[in-house]
Amino acid sequence: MENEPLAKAYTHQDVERKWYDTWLARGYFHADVDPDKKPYSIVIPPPNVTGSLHVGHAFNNTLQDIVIRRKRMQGYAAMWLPGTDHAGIATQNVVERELAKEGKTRQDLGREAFNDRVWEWKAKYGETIINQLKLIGCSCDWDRERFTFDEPYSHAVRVVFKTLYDEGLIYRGNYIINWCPRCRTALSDIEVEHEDKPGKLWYIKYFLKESAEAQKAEAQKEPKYITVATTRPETMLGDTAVAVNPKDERYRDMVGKTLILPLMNREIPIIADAFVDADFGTGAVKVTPSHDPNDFDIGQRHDLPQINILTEDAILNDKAGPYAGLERYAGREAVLKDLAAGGWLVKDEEHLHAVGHCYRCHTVVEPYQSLQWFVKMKPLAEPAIAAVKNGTTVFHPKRWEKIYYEWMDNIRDWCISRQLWWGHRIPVWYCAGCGETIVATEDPTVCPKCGGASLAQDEDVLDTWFSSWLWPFATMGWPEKTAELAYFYPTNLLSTAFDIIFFWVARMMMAGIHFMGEVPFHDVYVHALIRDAQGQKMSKSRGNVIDPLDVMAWSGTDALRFTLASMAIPGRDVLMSEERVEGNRHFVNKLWNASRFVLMNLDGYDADYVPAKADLTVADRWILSRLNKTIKDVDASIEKYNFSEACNNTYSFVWNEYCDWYIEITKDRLYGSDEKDRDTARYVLVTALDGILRLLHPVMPFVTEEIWQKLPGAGETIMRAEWPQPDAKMRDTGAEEEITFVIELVNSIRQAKHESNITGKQPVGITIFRDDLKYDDFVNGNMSTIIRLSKVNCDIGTGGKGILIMPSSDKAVWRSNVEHTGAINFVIPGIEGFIELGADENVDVGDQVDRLRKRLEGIGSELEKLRIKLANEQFVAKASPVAVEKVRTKASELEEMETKLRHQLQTLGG
RNA sequence: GGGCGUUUAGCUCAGUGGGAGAGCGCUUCCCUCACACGGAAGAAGUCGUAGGUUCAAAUCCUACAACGCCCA
Repeated sequence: MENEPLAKAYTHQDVERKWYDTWLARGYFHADVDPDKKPYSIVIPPPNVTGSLHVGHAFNNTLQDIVIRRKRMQGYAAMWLPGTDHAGIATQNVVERELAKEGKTRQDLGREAFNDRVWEWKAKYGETIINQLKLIGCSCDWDRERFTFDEPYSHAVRVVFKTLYDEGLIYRGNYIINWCPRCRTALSDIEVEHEDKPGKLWYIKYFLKESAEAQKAEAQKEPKYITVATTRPETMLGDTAVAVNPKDERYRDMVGKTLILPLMNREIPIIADAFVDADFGTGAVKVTPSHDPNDFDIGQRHDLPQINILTEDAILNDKAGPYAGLERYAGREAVLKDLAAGGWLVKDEEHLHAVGHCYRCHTVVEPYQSLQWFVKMKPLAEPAIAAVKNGTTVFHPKRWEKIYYEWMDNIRDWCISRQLWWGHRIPVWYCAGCGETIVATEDPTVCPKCGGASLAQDEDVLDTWFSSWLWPFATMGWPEKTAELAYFYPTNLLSTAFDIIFFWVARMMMAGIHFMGEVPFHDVYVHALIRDAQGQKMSKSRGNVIDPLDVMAWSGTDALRFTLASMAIPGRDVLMSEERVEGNRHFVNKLWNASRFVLMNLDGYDADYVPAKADLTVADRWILSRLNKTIKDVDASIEKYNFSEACNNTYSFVWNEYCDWYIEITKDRLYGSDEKDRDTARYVLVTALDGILRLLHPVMPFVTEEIWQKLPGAGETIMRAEWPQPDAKMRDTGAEEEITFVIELVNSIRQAKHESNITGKQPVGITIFRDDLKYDDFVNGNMSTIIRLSKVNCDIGTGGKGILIMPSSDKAVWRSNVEHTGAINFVIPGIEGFIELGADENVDVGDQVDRLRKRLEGIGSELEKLRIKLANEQFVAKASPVAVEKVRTKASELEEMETKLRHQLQTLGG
């Protein structure tokens, strides 16, 4: 085998590009409908086509890639469907900004030319995020890439619209919606983000009409009035009533009377409505049906007139009388000034209130009455709720189900029309001849009712989410009954951050069940939000954005992916810092170098050689046993989406067992003269490394492929190598006990040595006393390992036997023969050992006394706790026998060590 | 106002009923023939506060506090 030794350090740059291109070229990412395989499918949460990769994308897509790569290795037809959505508002904004630089508006271009322009933009920049997903190694089935605005997908959107319309689940109506005056479009409820803002609560007097008249008649009489409290005083211009709670004693006899609206001099009634909270403000509220959703409802109940006082740009219109033409906040100031001047303004209070902002441009939205299209949600929500209740779809972690129910139970109709140009045009036409409304999936040419040809299509487009909610099936060819749908639907997993549970997950559930008759996915993995090291949400305005591509440039993609995966703890926000990536970059390098070591020692390796079980050393059996345990744990962790646990397990196995101990242990054999033993060691080194690479491949695809390809007997790609299976036969408790002992012994020698300032070159003699005979085998069987790993030079008084081990009963005789002063003591359960120095050197007795005292102190306090437990009759009586036995064993071990240390202390005269 | 989450070593976080853990950082020693992106040894925590349940609580229950998020 001519293994080109690996470079001294891993350099990711060349490797990543090379392998991704190879994988792509060889079609490894593609999954076909294959009746001989079991399907496993994921649809990507389509990123916004205007987007570029942020750390949240990197995180979510790394996790999906881990899942899909593992399934692929397990032999499933693993299909991960990628794509982007057309992001109506965002994309339109981007292109409008571009136009603005040329001094143009979209109106200058006209609708058609503008949309052409957006398509041009998409062709130029729309692949940005897709290419970035490729950079982070995503093994998406790119042959199946979809875009929500593609022709077939758009057809599905129309079919859905028409179907829901025909079912009476889509309607058009004049209701209060959220209006973004900057985007000049309606928004759905969840596209509004509420922020608590300090504001004011203004108290305004509305005088009774009759008292105003009475005032004229009897000049001395006090005019009667009602004081209302409001956070948005300018909306009073559109008031059409004042409402009080019917149970409110204070206002009972005023209900039904008429008020004169200040500034506008309009007569408005006092009405009683149970919605009003008697405890808030004055208990009397002004009612503005056109500019507040609650007031709108009150208005409906009491048949109040609706007065819209704002233009689409949030400028007061001619219904605002003298204030017409003022911008909304200027209008507020003007209204307040006049109210104060006229004596209507009573007072103001500081008040914190939730102000709605557009989720795309952050402008304050206005509740605004207008004619829009809506989806009736209740009938769609019910089966979607049931599907989670009965476990057909499961959220991970489970507690998100509560959030889902909460929203679904209180669901409100969905405003789906948007006053934009970029998006699926609403498939509705109005006949100029007879006024007929035509809903169709294909553009009609004549009115089916009157035959007229003068048809005008609805000007508006659909909410982007109205196409996104079809993603799990529209991407697979629906409404056609395709083989893909039959095979890959329902998908297995949807992975997402919690912030789009409502936007997307819940709606996909509804659409999937309604149109496919089956849930769109069985598992919903809700991952945490990534914050910066200070716990702040990353945002451009805060300037704390970590760009994953920047990080990858220095750390390598695998280190970044491993970091992200190891942060994926269920149900918790995660803080990202570059230091953590740095640490994992070191891990990648460690893996690289361990592999380098193995490969460097494979001259003449026979890939077909499999040692007999009897040829395996205890260390071989140990590392294979540990590997087996790691496989079992890692597999289980990924299965339950605990990526962090999987990473930690692999990390510590690779570093703390394979590298720190197994590789070190094999060195004697690799450099030794026993060829068979050398081949066996090589076989186990390669076998364990192969297992490690396979386990790590889903998380660190590039470096694992690069190394794996160099292993003897490697196949075409690690991507299609079999995922490791735990094998109970590999479990070897005897080997684990023995090597655990060896490790403990080596550690205790190292410790004693270090604490006594003994160097590795200094000749010493080591004698060990034991009670149990098995330790003779443990020590003698691993002699060279123990000596080499403890880094001691055992030259003295052992007759070339290295470490002497003998029964404890021989200790007195041994001691009487040790002529020079003292020896350095070390103790582990079952063993007491001594390090002797050369005849011309003396142990510093004072130092040793201090050492022993310190150790005794530690053991004493630990032992004390155990003794208290054992002295407690209740504990012994009620605790499980296993627990009691565990404490007893531990206590007796500590006692044994304590006795030995005490004795040694005495010997030293301490 | 309703709900959820978090609070464990200097930092970031694992750990859900019986011996307080990891990574990073820190201290000391070492460029030993895979790796200084490394090796060896070590210091470091009243597990937010106060109660309760239990033989036993970081872990379960209650209250409170701080921080964060979602919804209204």
